Order: sequence, then structure tokens, then C-alpha cells
Amino acid sequence: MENSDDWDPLRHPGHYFSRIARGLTRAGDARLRDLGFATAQLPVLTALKDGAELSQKELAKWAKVEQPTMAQMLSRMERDGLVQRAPDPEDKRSSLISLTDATLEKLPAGRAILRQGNSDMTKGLTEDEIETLVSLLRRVLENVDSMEP
Amino acid sequence: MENSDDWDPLRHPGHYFSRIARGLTRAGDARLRDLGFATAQLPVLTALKDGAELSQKELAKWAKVEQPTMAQMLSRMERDGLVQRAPDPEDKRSSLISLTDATLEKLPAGRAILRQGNSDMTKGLTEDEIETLVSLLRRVLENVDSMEP
DNA sequence: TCCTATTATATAGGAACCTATATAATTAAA
DNA sequence: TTTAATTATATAGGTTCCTATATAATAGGA
Repeated sequence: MENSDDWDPLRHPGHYFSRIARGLTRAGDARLRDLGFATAQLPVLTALKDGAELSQKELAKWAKVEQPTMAQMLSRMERDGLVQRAPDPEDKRSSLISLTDATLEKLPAGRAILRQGNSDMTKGLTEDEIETLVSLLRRVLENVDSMEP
Repeated sequence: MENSDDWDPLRHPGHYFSRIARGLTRAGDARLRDLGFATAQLPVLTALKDGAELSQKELAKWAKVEQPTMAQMLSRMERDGLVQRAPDPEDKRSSLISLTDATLEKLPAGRAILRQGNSDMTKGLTEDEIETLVSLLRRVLENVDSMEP
């Protein structure tokens, strides 16, 4: 089937994912900047929101990024006063990361921005459509995750 | 509505976009590596596939990335022998970029990989579901693009 | 116990993205 | 036509992501 135009990005979902992801990052970062947060940090914030202390390894797993990515991000977050590290009494290789008090205080504002972003992103979609979208995305993600080779 | 759990990423589409986009990039790059291509270069390859010569500006617009992003990518692509620059006879500030012969020869193989990726990504979805997905993505992208502030 | 394998972080190196700014060429305006 | 505004690239600086590899601490086995 030569006429299906594999080169036309508008016809395939693939194209949209990167553009939506980049757009969300840009808009989200702009909205979070005054709080000192960034979209990439959201998984860390949510994992530690109740005062939990987690290792770098656990945070990387939760955020679904590689360990060196999380290491760098935590360095920047520590540098910026968002998180603190305490030595893990049970393992001298590891430290336990937690949010600083200042960060904990800013969380509700971050949460509000997040809620607004979620609603802006789906503006004009009905609840049913959003549900359909999420369930399709879930299936695509599963395919993508098992696609690696 | 306190119980809607804004912090639960699985409930909102936002979470999925970054994971799907990163997964597609990783899998795509792995599959394209032997050809010497990368997923981020696909817009350039498709824009120039028929031997067209475009300026950096035009390529950036087509790929929907900022000009400095395209500048760096074209540098790498030139370094790797994928594209070549010719001075624009009508504007001394600008050059016209085109694919090298070696790249043109590898395009059909790249296209096959692309087709395979598109089909892997939507495995298990019916044609109707894919169409629904694309149309929802299109609407979300529109929202995201007008979200900036 | 002592040596080896595993595990938690750290570091090196690189791609792809961004914003802000500099430079040179072109266009428009006075 | 001479200056001022605009435009095309380039460069600087920074974040987020990746793979590959080094280092130190813990765990397991001989």
C-alpha cells in the first residue's frame, strides 16, 4: 500500500506525543517557575509530599527515569533548597531524600497549578472523552514499553 | 473536591504523554541507530526527502522546534554526513540544506522502520480506535499550544 | 573469615530541547 | 543614500534525558 504515506506525521499518533509532551513541559515549567518548581520534578514532589524519606533508587523507579537522571536532578534540587539528604543509618552507600519545609509549604500552590494544567489540557473534552483518551494512552504506553528492541 | 487526587498521575493524561514520548524516542533511536538516523531527525528527513533544499529557518518551522535547536541538530547531521549546506544565492545570511546521496539511499529503510514503529505502537487497537486517538490527540495538542502563559 | 558478586551512587560524555543574546545581511524608512 | 529595523544564523548557558563506566559498601559463598 504505497499511498498510505508513512511520511505524513499528521496521520500517525507518534508525531503528536512529542509535541504534546514538549508543549506541556514548556507551559508547565512557565507556570511553576515562580514557585521554584519544574515539571520534571513533579514525581519527586508527589513521592515525598507527606514527609516520606526515599532513596535515590526508589525515586528513580517511581519517576521512571534512569538512576543518573535522578542523581542529577536531586543535585539541582538540593542546590536550590528543594530537598535535603540524610544519611541512611542502615546503608552507608545511600541517603534518604526528603522535601525541605519550604518546599512542603509551597506544595498546595503547586497542586493548584497542576490541577489547572490538567483542566486546560483537556478543555473541550467531555468526561467520557477524557476517560477514553486515558484508556487508549494506557494501552499505547504498554505497547511502547514492550517495544524496546 | 478534595478526593479527586490531583497528585495521582495515573488519573490524568499528562503523565502518559511524557512517558510515551520518551519511550518512543528510546525505541525509535535504537531501531534507527544502524542506519545512522535518530527520531529527532525525522522531520528533517521527511522535509528533504525528495531532494528539496530548505533553509534552517524553514526546517525549524516544519519540525516545530526553536531555531537554535535546529541549528545544533543540523550541525551534528552535517558532521555525520547526513546533510549538506549550499550557500543561498539570494541571501548571504542563509544556506540551503539538503540530504546527501548516502542519506537519500537509506531513506526507504528508515521509512520501513517508521512504519513498523507506528504499527507496534498501536498494536491491539482497531482502526477506529486509532482514529479516535488521533482526533483526541489533535484536540489536546491544540489546547496545549494555546496554553503558554 | 575472606573473597567475590551485587548494589547504591557518582561521574563522564553526549543528544535534544529551551531562552537569551550577539552578529551579519537585508529591507524599509527618513 | 544613509540610517534604523528586521531577519537568518550562531553562540552561550542551562535542564532533562540517555548509556557506559567507576567507586564504595553490603551480601553471599567457599
